[in-house]
Amino acid sequence: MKRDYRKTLNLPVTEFPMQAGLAKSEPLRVAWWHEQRTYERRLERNADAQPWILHDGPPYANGELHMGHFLTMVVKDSFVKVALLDGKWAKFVPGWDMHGLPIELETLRHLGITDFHEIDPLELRARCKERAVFWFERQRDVRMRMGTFGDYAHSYRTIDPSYESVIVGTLADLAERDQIYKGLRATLWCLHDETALAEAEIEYEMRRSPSIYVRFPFDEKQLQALLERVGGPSTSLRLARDDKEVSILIWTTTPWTLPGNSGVALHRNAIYALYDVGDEVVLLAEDLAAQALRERYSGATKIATVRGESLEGLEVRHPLFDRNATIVLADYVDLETGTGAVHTAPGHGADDFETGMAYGLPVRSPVDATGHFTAEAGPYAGLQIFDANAKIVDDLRKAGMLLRGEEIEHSYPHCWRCHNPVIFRATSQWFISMERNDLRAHALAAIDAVAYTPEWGRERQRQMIENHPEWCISRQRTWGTPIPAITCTACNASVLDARVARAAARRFAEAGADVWWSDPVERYLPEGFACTACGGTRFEAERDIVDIWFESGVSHLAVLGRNGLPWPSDRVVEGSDQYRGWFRSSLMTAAAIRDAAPYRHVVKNGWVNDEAGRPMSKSRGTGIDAHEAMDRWGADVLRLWAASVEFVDDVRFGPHVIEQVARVYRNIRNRVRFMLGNVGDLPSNAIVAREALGPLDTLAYDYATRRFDEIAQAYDALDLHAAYLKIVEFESEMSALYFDAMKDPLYSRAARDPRRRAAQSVLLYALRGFLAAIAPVLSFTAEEAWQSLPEALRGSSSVFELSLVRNEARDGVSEERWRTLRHLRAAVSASSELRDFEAKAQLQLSPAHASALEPFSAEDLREALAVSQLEIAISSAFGNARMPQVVVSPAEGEKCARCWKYRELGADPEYPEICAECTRVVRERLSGD
RNA sequence: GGGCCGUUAGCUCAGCUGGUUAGAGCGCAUGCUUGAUAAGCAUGAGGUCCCUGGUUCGAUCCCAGGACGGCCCA
Repeated sequence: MKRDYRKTLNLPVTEFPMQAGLAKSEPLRVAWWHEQRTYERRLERNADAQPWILHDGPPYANGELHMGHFLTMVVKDSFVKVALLDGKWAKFVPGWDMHGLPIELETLRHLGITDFHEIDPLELRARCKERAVFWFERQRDVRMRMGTFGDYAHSYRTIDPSYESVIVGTLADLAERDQIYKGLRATLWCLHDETALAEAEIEYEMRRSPSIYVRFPFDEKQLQALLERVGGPSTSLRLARDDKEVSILIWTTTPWTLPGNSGVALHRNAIYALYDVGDEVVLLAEDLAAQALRERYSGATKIATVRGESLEGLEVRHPLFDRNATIVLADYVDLETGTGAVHTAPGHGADDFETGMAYGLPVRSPVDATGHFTAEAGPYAGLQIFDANAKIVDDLRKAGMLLRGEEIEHSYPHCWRCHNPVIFRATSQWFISMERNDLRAHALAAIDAVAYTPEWGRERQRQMIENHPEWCISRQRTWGTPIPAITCTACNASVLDARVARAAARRFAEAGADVWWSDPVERYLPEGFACTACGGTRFEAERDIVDIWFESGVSHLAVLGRNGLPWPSDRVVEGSDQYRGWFRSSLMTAAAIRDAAPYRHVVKNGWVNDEAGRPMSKSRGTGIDAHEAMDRWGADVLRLWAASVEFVDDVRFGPHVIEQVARVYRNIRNRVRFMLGNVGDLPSNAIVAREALGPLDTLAYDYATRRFDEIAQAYDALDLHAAYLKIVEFESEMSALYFDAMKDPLYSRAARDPRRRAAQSVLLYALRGFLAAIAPVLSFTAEEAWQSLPEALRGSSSVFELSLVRNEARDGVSEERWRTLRHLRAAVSASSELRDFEAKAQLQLSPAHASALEPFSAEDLREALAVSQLEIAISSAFGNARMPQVVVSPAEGEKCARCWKYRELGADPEYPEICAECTRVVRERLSGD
């Protein structure tokens, strides 16, 4: 009669399921963390430790969170949790950017309103707020669904009264330092709607425009200056002898902008040439001369060449007006079309404006809101600008300044609402000066103290600061924080006074910024306030709002340095677009007000592209929102993905990539399950300390410690991917060697057998250390596993009460032994058809091998290799191989029906099919129960 | 068009300061196991290290140019 000995074994038992069902279980875990106050409790426990602050750059609250958000948010969360597990007071305050044009436009679209002037500002603001709050709540919920920890009860939001107060208070600080001024700026303007437009509000359409080549002549004096730069006696002789008109040639498709001209831009490195074309001399880019001069090129004589940079600062005459234009340099000068000399009207182009600012050129914009020339345009006053094109071309021809006039069909910006062509028009705006108080220099100095990941980020940031134009912070819109500026009704002077701004900051803190639209302006004026220009005492509140980059750029002032949070933050983590965005705006406000960087370490994460490496796109079917991805794969699989890729670089995301990570996830999960299943019956008072373990268990213990330490070190280096590799290495190595070898002692020995208790103790140690190590990334799974451990073995309610295992010793000897055993295990499997306990192994050791394996007894090695018998032969004849050799032969004895090892059977007539050891265990079991 | 970055097995990635039979996990193929079982163990096949030149005794690693891709700007 065959007995079923399976029931007499200690097989793994655990509630922790093999199938994760993450999409269902994770939301419950989020609720549980919330109820348990898991994050808050760990913070309280760490309260006396040093604060460690990762400051959140606020996502923009419109639309669903996408995988780029997911990556950034999970990377941040992992860092916060690492700090938390290391015992630091890692308070994370999530934030949201909630003002701004995109929300305003979406709201207007929803309301079916085309002109925002048609709606009362307070009404529009109320609608915008509803919309922003809707997306805030949605994003917050999805962010919590990711398993992120943070003080969500005190999230910061740029629309909160306290935050608005900080924005305005910061304006007061800047006004006090004389950092802010009002000046002209070129903005996109729709003539039909009579409004400024944002970049997002234009569409490119084809349009027919004039295409004209225009002379900007050098007068006598200007010619002398030119010849000094071009140099060479032959040049001057040639020009003097011929006494021909010399001019620089420009090309434009917008003749109407010529009245606004202030300069001619050249490219620094381009070669420009003077050509004698018979009756005149023209200056233009050498590479473009043939196509610009056409038939006149063949007869032209090249007199001299010069690099663009040599001509910087020279002047030429305006072709129509009695004034000069300055020769400047600009990077954007196109060397494919035109003449390489670009007519520059700072009032009529974004580039032109920046160039104009850089060179201090006059900003002329003699065009009113409806697109008619003003008196400043002289003879063209009153004409509609596009109608004036023909007259201007005609005047150029009459003045002999037109080289050639044609028409072209080209792509031109149009208003997305009325589809009329738009123009650039200079309007009055508020600026933060980069030069006053040496702000640019201070900002550059501040980043020297900042660490960057990757390293080249500092250089990138430096360039962004160096190229930072004057920062235009005003917008003529409604959904934002007002700039508390006022206009004198007597002389029209515009004033941003620190005292007024402070009054606004106080008022907004209580009532929110809406009151700026409803309060009488007198409420904000200090006693006896009078216009510094004219002494007037009557004022009107201005209606400009502040750039949202400024709003998010003061988050460090709104969040840090209060409520126990230190200033500056220890780390910020954002996508690479933020070098120009939030990294920069935060730095600028901090440099202006604190003369220091607002962060110690800037970490950039890459872009999330699709599996082909192209940007994700809904229309291509590769776009997927974070919540959809979590419903499909679970947050933990996606969190593991975030660690499996090199998040600093651009990464790829898609079903195939995730399926691969999901398989790794299942491996990890099953190995955790194996550990859980085998430690369930271990009483806490039977846990064996490391010092009392045998050599094989000690090896596994130390091996685990090493891997845990490496994982912790990878986290220290912000290298989630390295941590991922070590996590995978640990679980797969432990499984292949230790788990596999321990199955026999764990299953077949008596439950209380010291050998089994020792193995269980190692598994418990490995499990605890492993769960702590993976918790920053696989937060849900780590917590789920922790909850599956018997209470007595936990000692804490949450996995986030644990500490990362670190080991300062970092001894290398056990590592070598591990490799040797792995090699032997593989050799046994490979060398014969005999499997596991069917085999008897003979180890052939050189004396060196033997001493390397010295701590192990033959029984230890038999156990490690999972064979039925093991013999050891030591001889210097085996010395050549790097690894010891193994010879496998059939095991002696018969297969024990219980433990499957080959043993002498039949000693006990009652249990003829099982070995003596098993007989003892079974008898003991029967008498015990 | 400019600035910055990237390009190693089907996929995700290691390869420290130039010299290794260029590695791992996943996938794939094959075998074993069926007492971790929608699991576990083992073996194996996969690579002109993007291309072209240069430096060097020697380059995946350094330099130059190019191709492809990304971000930001135009």
